[in-house]
Amino acid sequence: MNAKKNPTMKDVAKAAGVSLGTVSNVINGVPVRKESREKVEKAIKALHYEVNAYAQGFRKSQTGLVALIIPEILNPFYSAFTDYVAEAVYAHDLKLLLCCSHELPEKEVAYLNLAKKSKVNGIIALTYSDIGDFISDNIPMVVFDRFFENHKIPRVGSDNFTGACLAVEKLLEFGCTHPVYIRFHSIFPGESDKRRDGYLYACKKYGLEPDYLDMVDQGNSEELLKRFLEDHKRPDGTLTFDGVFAHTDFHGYTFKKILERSGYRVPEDVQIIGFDGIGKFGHEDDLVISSICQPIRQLAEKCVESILQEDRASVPSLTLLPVTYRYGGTTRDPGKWPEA
Amino acid sequence: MNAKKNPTMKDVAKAAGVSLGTVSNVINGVPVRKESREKVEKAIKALHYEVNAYAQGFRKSQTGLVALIIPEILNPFYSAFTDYVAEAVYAHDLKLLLCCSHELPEKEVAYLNLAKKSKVNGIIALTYSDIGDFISDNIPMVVFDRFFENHKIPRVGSDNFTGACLAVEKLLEFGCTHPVYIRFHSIFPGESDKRRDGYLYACKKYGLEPDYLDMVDQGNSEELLKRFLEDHKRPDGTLTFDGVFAHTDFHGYTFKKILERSGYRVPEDVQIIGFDGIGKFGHEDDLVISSICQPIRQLAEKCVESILQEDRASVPSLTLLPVTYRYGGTTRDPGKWPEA
DNA sequence: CTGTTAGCGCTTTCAC
DNA sequence: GTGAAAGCGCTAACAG
Repeated sequence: MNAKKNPTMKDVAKAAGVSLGTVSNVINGVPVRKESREKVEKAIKALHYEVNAYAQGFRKSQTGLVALIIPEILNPFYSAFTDYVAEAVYAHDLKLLLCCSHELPEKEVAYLNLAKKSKVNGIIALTYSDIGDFISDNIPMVVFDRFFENHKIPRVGSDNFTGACLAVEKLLEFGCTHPVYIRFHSIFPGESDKRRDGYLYACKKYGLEPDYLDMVDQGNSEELLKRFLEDHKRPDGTLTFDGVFAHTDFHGYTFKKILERSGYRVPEDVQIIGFDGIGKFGHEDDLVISSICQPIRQLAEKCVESILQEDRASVPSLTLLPVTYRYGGTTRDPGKWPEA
Repeated sequence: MNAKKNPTMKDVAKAAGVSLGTVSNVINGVPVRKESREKVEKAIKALHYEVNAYAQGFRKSQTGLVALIIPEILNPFYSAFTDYVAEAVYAHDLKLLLCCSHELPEKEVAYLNLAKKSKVNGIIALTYSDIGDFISDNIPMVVFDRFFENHKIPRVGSDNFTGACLAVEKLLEFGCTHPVYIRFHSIFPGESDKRRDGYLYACKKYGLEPDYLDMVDQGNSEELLKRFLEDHKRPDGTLTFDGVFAHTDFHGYTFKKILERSGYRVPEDVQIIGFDGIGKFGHEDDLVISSICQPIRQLAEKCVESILQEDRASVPSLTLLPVTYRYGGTTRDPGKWPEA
């Protein structure tokens, strides 16, 4: 492609009239006589020399790469997470190897192996399949939400339990008397299961009758939500619930569409609170629905920090970050929503 | 960290009782006597050997890395593009180095240099600052939308001109008589400038009086849109326009909110067509507003293909992909919108 | 401080 | 086919 290859350290050494080691020292900031340094710097400039990061990494067996394994980044939650990881990784002078598994277990495994082969410094994984057997225990790793048996991999996530309680409390505060919970989830255990636990706990605490839809996600969620709606219609057409805590904003939004299509008004007839804090156009300040917002930036930063922690034994096995409620048009917040 | 280091090719050779070269040949699929191959394969399995991709890449001076330089991926358009690039890169057995510049010119330059140092196989750039001087001409590169003087870097983009015409035609078809165009753009020339040209061309063609807002983006778009609205109110409160072609879905959506806040109904009073094809939750089938959709997946694939093209001279200097109109609730499409 | 030297793990001649 | 040997570009001892 290019006729003359790039200059190497040797070329610089020759041009500067010093030894290889001296050039290396200059580049690595090891103290060097001022005179030598200047000669080397001049030669570097003259030759347009640039260290070969690859050779450097190879020698130090330190690639400076961080692999992020994530289902996909079309989903706004994932893309926000990825964006913040990219920022944190950059701040630490690392490079981000993006691995979108597109929910394919075999791709997740392939990426895990790729990460190993590529000698990455660490792996941040958001995965929803059974890859426990392919995890390498001698490369720093952190998982978001998921929990792997047989591995002591640190986990980072949001405080889902408290968030779920908060959702119920907010619905009650805004006038709901019968909040239900809808959920579609993967078959693998994860921190977000705590959202259901939180809902159940809050129901008990406030003397409510729990009522919820808890299904394994099989791509038929819309159908199931429609049926759930039918099952909760009274003979006169009114509903037996007046509030919805949705496992994710996406499900909340989907349910909102179904409700509206059936003639129910949101938030007049039914209020909805989701989970995640997804904004239109990725802008945090314009939520798709009212939501319990995950601190995505902080979550991403925690993951990166965790990877970087030299002393692996001192990394907390579980880090839970606090969530917050934010208005997004599907609740009757005083001040935001004109009371009837 | 890990007590015993990973086995090397040498270990495999010793265990299999063959030479280093033979092991290398087995791994690289070079014909080898069946007997030797089996011995080597057994040793590999026994030792759990895995090639060190880093050393391999170093030796071949071929990293298999593709750098994607993109402003950020909070924006759904960018995240979709990134997702599809990731997929294409994976399909070609390459690795994706994600570089989010967060609109910082210095970060773009830093990433460009990083890419060079890291000996990436290619660079895909979506950049909106003046990095022409830092471009390395001997590493395959492709830019999306942008145009760099002094460099013959292949460009990939959508057929913005035709798309703009299509937007105007659709607005007319759905009953508009006075479509305006709103635009906020960077100071650097790019393919998307053709959207304005297309609007102007369509106005001429259909005998319309062009009327548009064309501003450099300085983060005050909402303010300017409000003023634009005021300037187009008649004494009786009605508007002098009844259709909007927005430079992007984001601007179209922003304008929609402003219109609605001022008491105008979309699409009853004003119809809006944006550009990009942004969906809620990244799902293509639920657009935020009616839009001229860019073929994001195809664009991403074209970029990757372009990078991979061995014969750089045969890469088209400009590739324009066709766009399509899709309904997203802000137009009065027959069938979708109940005519009054 | 600086020059010398020995590799990192792998590919790739080159004789055998 | 296969083994031996020469590096890829760089870092990290090690003497001097």
